[in-house]
This record gives sequence, structure tokens and C-alpha cells, in this order.
Amino acid sequence: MARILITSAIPYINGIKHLGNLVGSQLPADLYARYMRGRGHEVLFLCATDEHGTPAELAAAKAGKPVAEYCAEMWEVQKELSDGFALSFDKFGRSSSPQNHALTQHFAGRLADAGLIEEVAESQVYSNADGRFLPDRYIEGTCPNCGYERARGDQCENCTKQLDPTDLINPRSAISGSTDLVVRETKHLYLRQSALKDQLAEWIDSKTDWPILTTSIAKKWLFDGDGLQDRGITRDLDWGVPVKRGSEPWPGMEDKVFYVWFDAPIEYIACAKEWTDAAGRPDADWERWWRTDKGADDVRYVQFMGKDNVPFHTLSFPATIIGSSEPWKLVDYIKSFNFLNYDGGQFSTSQGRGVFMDQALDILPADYWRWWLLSHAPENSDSEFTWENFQSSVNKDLADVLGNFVSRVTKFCRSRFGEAVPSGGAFGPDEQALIERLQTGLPAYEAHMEAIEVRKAAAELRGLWVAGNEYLQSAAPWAAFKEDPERAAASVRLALNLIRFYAVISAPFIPDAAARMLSAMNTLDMEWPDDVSESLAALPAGHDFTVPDVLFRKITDEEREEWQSRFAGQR
RNA sequence: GGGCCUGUAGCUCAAUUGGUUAGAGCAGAGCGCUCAUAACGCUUUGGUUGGGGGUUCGAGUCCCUCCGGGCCUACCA
Repeated sequence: MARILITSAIPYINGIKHLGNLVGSQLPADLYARYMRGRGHEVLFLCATDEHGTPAELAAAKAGKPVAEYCAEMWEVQKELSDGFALSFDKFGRSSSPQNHALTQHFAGRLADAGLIEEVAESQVYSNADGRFLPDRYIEGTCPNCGYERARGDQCENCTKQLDPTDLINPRSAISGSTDLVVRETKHLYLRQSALKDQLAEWIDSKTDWPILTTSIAKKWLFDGDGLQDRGITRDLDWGVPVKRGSEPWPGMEDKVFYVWFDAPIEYIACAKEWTDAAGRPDADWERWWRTDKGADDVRYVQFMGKDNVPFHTLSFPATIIGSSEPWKLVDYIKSFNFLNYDGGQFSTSQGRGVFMDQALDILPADYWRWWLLSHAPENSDSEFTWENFQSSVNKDLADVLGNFVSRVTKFCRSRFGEAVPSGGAFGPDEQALIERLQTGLPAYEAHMEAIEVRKAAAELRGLWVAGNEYLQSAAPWAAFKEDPERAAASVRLALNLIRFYAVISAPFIPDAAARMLSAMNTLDMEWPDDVSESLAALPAGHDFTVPDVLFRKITDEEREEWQSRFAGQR
């Protein structure tokens, strides 16, 4: 039995995430976690909300609430939605937790002791009206290059020229619109990533099995231009982890907090402590996952994230860990995803374009979304959600192929033999052919799951479902029943066992439906079918079952059209 | 501007990393079945692999070029 630590990129606290966010990290991470648990491995699956930073402060202000209160409420909302999608986190933590405060300050202290932190004085734009320093992109003005009037302080969206906020003509606060801006001197801490460049490059080079998407982004940051740059890890904000050197004050940094991207990945670790603290368990119980000197040396650590998160996970966070000179577990594999587009464009939070997690669950159960999203995961390139595709995948794969299989088998058995697994008869060539099919298909499915090839795994799984229908067609128990009821009984006995088999192997994709299939088969046996033949005898003759309700209903053309217009934009 | 990714059947995607005649699912056509959610099975139509050039015995795959799409570019997260 292996031990597998899995983290999903932590979703930002500000607002409800859309399906593109979901499929880019949390959902495939859940698939992998469920699969590995199903195979009997010991899994720790962690996620949290990422709560700090300017957008959270602004969103709280807009909602008229103190930021701590706002974040607590949004955490509840996100927790409920992740439960709704059956995301099986062992702990859904918060980057604002006391555990993360302490650990972030601890890392900063270690890095400072190692000489990897430098104080840098810099000039930044301060808005008197807003009472805060403004990040570059929160300053708007006229582009000196093209004259576009809504250029941002970091880049002009119109002509794509990179800018400095002081380049802008008529600069104003993007928050309040105020033009009462001044440039103030402020001091910040920088993480000297450049000093760790060679170590990081060597580490990345050793990861030859990582997705190209992951390593190419890392290498670009490592080697492009002047190479890996030092990074500011503090901000002039109120909401965040107060800057301390371990547990000691940090002179000159009294009113500052750590940058959200410094503390957010540390939450992966702190989350594990939140997990054991909440259960009143000792630190050793989480440290055995994270400290290689305390039992984590045999742990395999896999991270899931969208491509926009890659630099922080391949460079910044490893720099924090390596720089600490403490034996923390480094990531073993990074699975990164491209983006999901919506019906010919991007999902847009600001325009309400696309389907958001709450809306998705309002119209259909989680399994429908999980199946479509995972079987179309944007692994090799950006992929596209369309309602036509969603409708046809759900109707064909889930309703017709899997759902109807369960229906036809259970109803046929009920009408001919009653609601118990029938006895008698022996397996013949049709049964042998099915078993051989499963004996080649199941290992292929397992190989794809272990390689985290999500789409391929979904396609292989669907193929195994199809094999059940093929078997019924060739065995034709409805015809056999007339001349040789014993043979029909053997077929039905196998087919009922096949339902349990499907429930077990499909559970990572569609956990709710799998649970209903098992419940209909009146069993709690979720043993992975390492031996296919044996697993197809798990339900013995005489075992009672029930005919379940329709497993997956079909999406009608009317619904599809209605949803298409409902989610077109302007939420 | 720079870096990286990407373009394959009407649609969504494969193609063992340069190796036979480019494969699946959906949609379309035909046949079969009647247990089942008008479901299932079998057969089948459909491709100048974005355009052009090159390397090679051999190119979807490598190189050059042009065209289109996307991401990142370090103070959004």
C-alpha cells in the first residue's frame, strides 16, 4: 500500500468558481484521490480557500462587511459547493487559519536566517482617497503608446505594451476613480529566488515525466532574460499574515502582511495541521505526510492546478521549501491543465458568462457535470464546453450506455426471476469473451488513471460499459429464457455482478451514481476487481437486489436551449 | 515585442514520440434485436492532418515560412 498526498490548487475566496476553475484542479484531483483510495492506498487529499490579497479586501468592502467576516461566509459557500460536487477533501482549510499564520511566519524566519530574504526600498503608488497602496493593475489611465484610455498600470490591454504605472497619462485609481495618487517610498521583503536558481533548475530537470506544460513554463521563468528574479513577498495591506520573523517581530515591517502567493502554498502544509488539530490529534499525524524526517519519505506528493498556477508551484513554493533547509516534502508530480472555454469564448466571472458551480448544481446533479468535465478535461490544449456536446455526452454515455444497462438488466431479472440473483446454469463462450474483454480493458483503465490521463481513462471506462451491452446482445438472455432458462439465469447473474463491478470502477468519476448502483445491488462490497472473474461472483445466487430509479435522466432539447440562453452572460 | 502551447472527419478528441492503408465517440446512412431510459448490437459514409516549401527510404509527427487560436510575460490571484 502506497501513501499518496494530493493537493488541489486552492481556489480564491472571492466569489463562486466556474466550471473551468473546477475542472482545472479540484475535480481531477478528486478523481485521482478517489481512485487511489479505491485501490486501497492511503490518501491525504487537501484543499483550502486562498483568502488574502487585494481582491478579497475589495470584495468585502463592496459587500459592506469586515474582510474576516466576508471570508468566513465565502468559505462556507465554497465548502457547501465542494460538498455538492462530491469533492472528497480530507480537509478543506483556510489560508487565513492560525496554523497557516504560524507556519508562514516560520518559513519567513528560516529563509531570513539562511540569508535568502532581502529588504528592498521601492516606490509605489498610494491612493489617498482609497487609503491604500495600489497594485499596478489597479491603476488605470491613458496608454502613452496607443492612447487607449483604460490601460492598466501593468499592461495596456489594447496594444499589449507592458507599462509602469508612472507611464500612464492621467492615472486614476481603478477602485475609486480618484486621481489623488502619490508615489510613496515603502520597504518590502524579497525572496532571493535567484540564489536558488541552480538548485531549482536541477530539480526541474530531474522531472522528465512531468507534463510539457508544467516544465516548459518553469524553464521559461528560470532561464528567460536575466533568469529567475527575486520576488517581493510582502504587501502593504491589512488582511493577511502579519510579517514576523518566526515568532519575533520584524523591525520596519510592522504594518505589512505577506504576499498572498507566499502564504497560499504554505497552506497546503498548514491545512494538514488544521486537519489533525480539528480532530484533536497529535502533530505527528500530519507530519508523517509532510516531514521526510518524520515518516513522509515514502509519500508520493501530487499537485493539480491550472496552467496559470504553474510558476508558483514549480519555483516560488519549492524555493520556500528548499530555502528553509528543513526536510519538508517536495512535490513529486505536477499535473497541470489548460483552460476550459465556454461556447466559443471564455468563461467570464465579471460578465457572468458560462456556468458557475452553484448554477450547475441547481440544474443537474454533480455526476452529470463530473462526467462531462473529466471526460473532456483540457489536458493537451484549451477545450470547449458547448451545450450540444454536454447534452449528447450525458445522454449517450450516462443514460444510454451505463444507465440503460443497469435498467435493462435489473428489470429483466425482476420480470423473469424476481429480485434476487438467479441460480443455475454455467458460463459459456459469451461469458468467457466478456471476461477477457474486461481483463484487457481494466488494466488499460488502471494505467491511464495512474498516469493521470483523465480523458483516456474516461474513454476506456466508457468502453467497459459498452462491453456490457455487447455481452447482453450476444448472450440474449431474453431469447435463451424461452428454451434454456438456466442459461439465461447464468447470464443475468453475471450481468448483475457487472453492475457492481461498474459501480466500483466508475466511482471515481460518478460517485453518487456508483453509490446508488451499489445500494440497488444491496451490497457494501467496494473491493477493487483485481481478479475480474472472482469479482463477477461477488453477488452469489439468491442475493437480493432492487431495481433502482432511473440512474441518469436525459437532457431534452428544450432544456438545452433554455440553459444556453440563460448562461450566455450578464448573470 | 518575447517565450511556450495549439490547428487532424460536420462536432469533441486519439495516433505507441519518424514506421504499413491516420483511428474512436457523437451526428448521418443501412441492417438486426425487442430485455431496457425510442434504449442496445452490427455494418457503413466521411480526412490533400490550416496553407506553402524542405529533410528522409518513409512526415500528422522533424526543420523553415505564412495564416488562425490560446496561455504566460514576474504587483490580479
